[in-house]
Amino acid sequence: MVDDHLSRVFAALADPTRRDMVARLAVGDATVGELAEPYDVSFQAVSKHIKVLTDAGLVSQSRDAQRRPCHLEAEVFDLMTKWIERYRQQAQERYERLDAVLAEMKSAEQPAKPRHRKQGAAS
Amino acid sequence: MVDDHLSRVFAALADPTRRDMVARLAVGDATVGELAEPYDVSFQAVSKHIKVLTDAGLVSQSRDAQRRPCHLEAEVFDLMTKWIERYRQQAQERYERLDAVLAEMKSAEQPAKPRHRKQGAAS
DNA sequence: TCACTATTCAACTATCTGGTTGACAACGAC
DNA sequence: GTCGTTGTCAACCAGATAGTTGAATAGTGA
Repeated sequence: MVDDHLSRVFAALADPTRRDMVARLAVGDATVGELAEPYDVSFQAVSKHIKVLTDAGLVSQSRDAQRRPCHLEAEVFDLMTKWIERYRQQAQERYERLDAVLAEMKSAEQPAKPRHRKQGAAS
Repeated sequence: MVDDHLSRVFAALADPTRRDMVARLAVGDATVGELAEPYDVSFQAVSKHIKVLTDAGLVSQSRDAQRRPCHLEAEVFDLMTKWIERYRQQAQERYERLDAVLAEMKSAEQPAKPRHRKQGAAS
């Protein structure tokens, strides 16, 4: 349903088993069988997890006889960190601005109780 | 089902509508009604999305009369970036190590004896 | 008190997800 | 060719999710 890249990446990493596999692949490439070993789920379930990761672009698979070694594609992480950083930073700046405004209000005078300040959002 | 924090955060951001809301909240706090406005889904659906975001710790809600202003909790982003950076870096280092090994192999195959072998690559 | 606004809760439905099992495709070895 | 290994595909099931509508709650204003 949700088919944009970023959604697929986040969704892929929302599963602890798949994050675990990513952690494993960060150490080095591995075949499906090697990845499946630590878990007591079926081989096919692991194969499905890998499909989710490859669909998200986080993992690529090559061919070695009947084996399909998996390789971590670390560049996709940049897509996420860029998105995250953008809004983290934006929120951070806003927080600092608000902080400054509050400090200014405080150092000014306090006429009455400043009801609620929730102005300024509205895009 | 999956109840660890990181999974909830990733899952929350796997939906483009919720990412959109986060983007909106990075600009400034907003009430549920203000957040709902751009979308043509029901008010209740938006309320549910906000619940997912608050459960993930990405958003907090306060009280202002009958309004429930939403506030972005940017610190949670750190949890993600830490996780991502860890494995991105690990993969990057491995890639560079592999690169070095390949370069060495290449220089070794040409002349009869260049002799200084490195340790076996990651495996 | 009543009406209004803002938001959540409860129940229901359709779709997605993660797991299962069984069949089968690709490949190397015999 | 046949066998064992490695992995995928298809069908199915249970539980979660995202949406719906209708009712309920909480606060404001008259």
